[in-house]
Amino acid sequence: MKRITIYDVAKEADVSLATVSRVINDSNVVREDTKQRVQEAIEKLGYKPNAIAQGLALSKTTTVSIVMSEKLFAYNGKILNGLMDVAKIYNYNIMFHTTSKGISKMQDVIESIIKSHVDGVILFNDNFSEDEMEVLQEYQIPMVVVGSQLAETGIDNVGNVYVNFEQMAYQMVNELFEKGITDISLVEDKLNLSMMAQLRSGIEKAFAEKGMEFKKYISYDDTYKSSYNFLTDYFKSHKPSQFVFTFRDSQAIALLNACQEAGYKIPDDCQVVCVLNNKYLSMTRPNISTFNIPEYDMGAVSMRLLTKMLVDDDSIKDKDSKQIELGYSFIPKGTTK
Amino acid sequence: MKRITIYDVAKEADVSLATVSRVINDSNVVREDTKQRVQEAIEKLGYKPNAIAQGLALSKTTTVSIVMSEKLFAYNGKILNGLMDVAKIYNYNIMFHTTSKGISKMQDVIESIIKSHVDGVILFNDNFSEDEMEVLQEYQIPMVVVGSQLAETGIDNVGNVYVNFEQMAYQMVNELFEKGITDISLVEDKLNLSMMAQLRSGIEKAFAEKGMEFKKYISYDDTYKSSYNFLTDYFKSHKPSQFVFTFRDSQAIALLNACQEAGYKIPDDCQVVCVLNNKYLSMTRPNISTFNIPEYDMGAVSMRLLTKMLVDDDSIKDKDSKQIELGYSFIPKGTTK
DNA sequence: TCGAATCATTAAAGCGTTTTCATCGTTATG
DNA sequence: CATAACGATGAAAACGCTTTAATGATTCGA
Repeated sequence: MKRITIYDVAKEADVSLATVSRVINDSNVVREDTKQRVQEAIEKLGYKPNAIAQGLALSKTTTVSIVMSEKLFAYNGKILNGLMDVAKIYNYNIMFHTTSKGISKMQDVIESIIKSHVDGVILFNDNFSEDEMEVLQEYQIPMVVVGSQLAETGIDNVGNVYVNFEQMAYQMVNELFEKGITDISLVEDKLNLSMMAQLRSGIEKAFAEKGMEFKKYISYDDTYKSSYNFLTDYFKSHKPSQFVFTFRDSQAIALLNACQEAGYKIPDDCQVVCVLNNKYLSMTRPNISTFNIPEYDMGAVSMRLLTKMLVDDDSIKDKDSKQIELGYSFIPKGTTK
Repeated sequence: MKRITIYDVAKEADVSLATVSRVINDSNVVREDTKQRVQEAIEKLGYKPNAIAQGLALSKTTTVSIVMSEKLFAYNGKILNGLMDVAKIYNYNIMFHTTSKGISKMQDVIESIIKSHVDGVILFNDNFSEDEMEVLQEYQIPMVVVGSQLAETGIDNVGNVYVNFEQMAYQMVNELFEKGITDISLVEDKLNLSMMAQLRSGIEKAFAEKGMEFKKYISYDDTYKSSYNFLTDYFKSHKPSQFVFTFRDSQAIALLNACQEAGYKIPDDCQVVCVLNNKYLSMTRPNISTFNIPEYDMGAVSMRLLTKMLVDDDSIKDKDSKQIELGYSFIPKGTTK
């Protein structure tokens, strides 16, 4: 089946292809009756503009790339929902790239982004190094980084939508200090390094202000099973901290299970909080305390910001207006008191 | 910054653009020394072919669409991993479409697929109706449906990669019969209707063969919370079934929690199995019995099949070779005996 | 009634590739 | 040595669209 082109429509409606193009693009210079005729032809033939040809003619593709680490897929679902919903509203298509240690080097992803001439890019935290982002900058591709706050860099014109994890940790630690709790631990998460860095920095800051040093940075393998095994072993010879920060659900649950099975009471012997919220935290006994992080909004705001950058919206001309901090709130449940 | 085109390279290397094109596409008709010269020019200028222009010239885009329901993100992560890995191997880009009741009608997704001239489409089960698939067929777009087995349809030339859920249920129910268990329930999952249908059909078949009728098809709202609330209430006046099939983790965990809190012992008073496996099933006490479904492989095999369809590979000329059934196995854990 | 001004439409160039066909320079052949 | 055959390269058309500049048709005022 030959695909219907603009020529076919032009012939059918007995006008030139320029006129058809104007009708498609809703130009108002075309007379009402010819517009009618053209639209009927389009309808009759079932014509659908070829986005590739449009892309070539306009040098824009109404497509944006999303770059996400393969491992984080399960955790970023809501952010992605937000991104996709807003992308739909503004009629952008999505090119989806995943990064993973094994198969794809970053270089390939960047290469593919450049080749496919997408209009913009949404990056999840920890995907690209500063160098790699600079490459995209050279090609003038607007970028938004979603997740945690970017360090100050020479790179300009990058949007950033984030939650202030440093403040989150700082504030919570200070509240703990007021309750007389100083035996605090932080469980490392290798998947979210930059977010971790901010949490840690917040904790350290609070400790430093009290003239103490924070040292309980716990690190073990990244899966539930190995975390659980490690902790089960650990609690044979150690007592849990009074308060533990974890990042992801599986770390919190591993701690909960290992701790309880070692005979410790939660939250009496050990309080636990899990930074990233999801439904599984309500399925444990007790339910795990967490933070309400506006994940969907992070996605939606990021995409909206990008669409603004793509049309050079005045409201985001200066650097600050491209840095958007979103709020969070603590959700106390059964693992804290 | 003006983007480097094939003309710039041609000028730099002092050849025609035809020659440059030949070098890019690894044609072997070009002399070794000119090839060298061209490659140096490419390197020097940092030339990257414009995939859009290539798409137009070749009428192919090396891009395939993936269509997934927004709600199923969290559950299809591994399938997606498989898809992406294989796509990378064969150098295909991914256009990502999500379907959701609210914002996007299927019609828009289909429209966008047609407009963007992707080479092929991967559909997750339950995304498109037969009618909608037929539209894509008209445009000769190769399709693979991943998930459960497609009903026999008039639609030809559609790949299908699936697990035989009907057999899975049928077999398990027969084993239960042998142990004398006939009080069996199935919890509905509104997100995976076609898979559910197959499970149900398997159970019904087993019952029918024993001259019984299967009636315990339990349906309640879809979130963990509402499931849990419903069941908690339910168990105030009812006993649990001897054996319950659930589909997703949250349903199984809701049952587990509600059942145990109502004073019933698992697996003694009620056995539970959850069809879709994931790590959360190992975080409960007891761990939840499940099936090993090769999710990653389902993705990888689907994409591989599609790549074969895209090059008209001989090995998949007939309809049967495009129907690929993957195996599964039962993983007994603490909720069955 | 004529020319100017306005409005609608078309012709054609351009977007960056690939590819067919023609051309030109070499080498092999009788 | 003349010519056929071949190998490497270039010119130009094609892919399907947008848009500028030119043209044609219409209206209006004097």
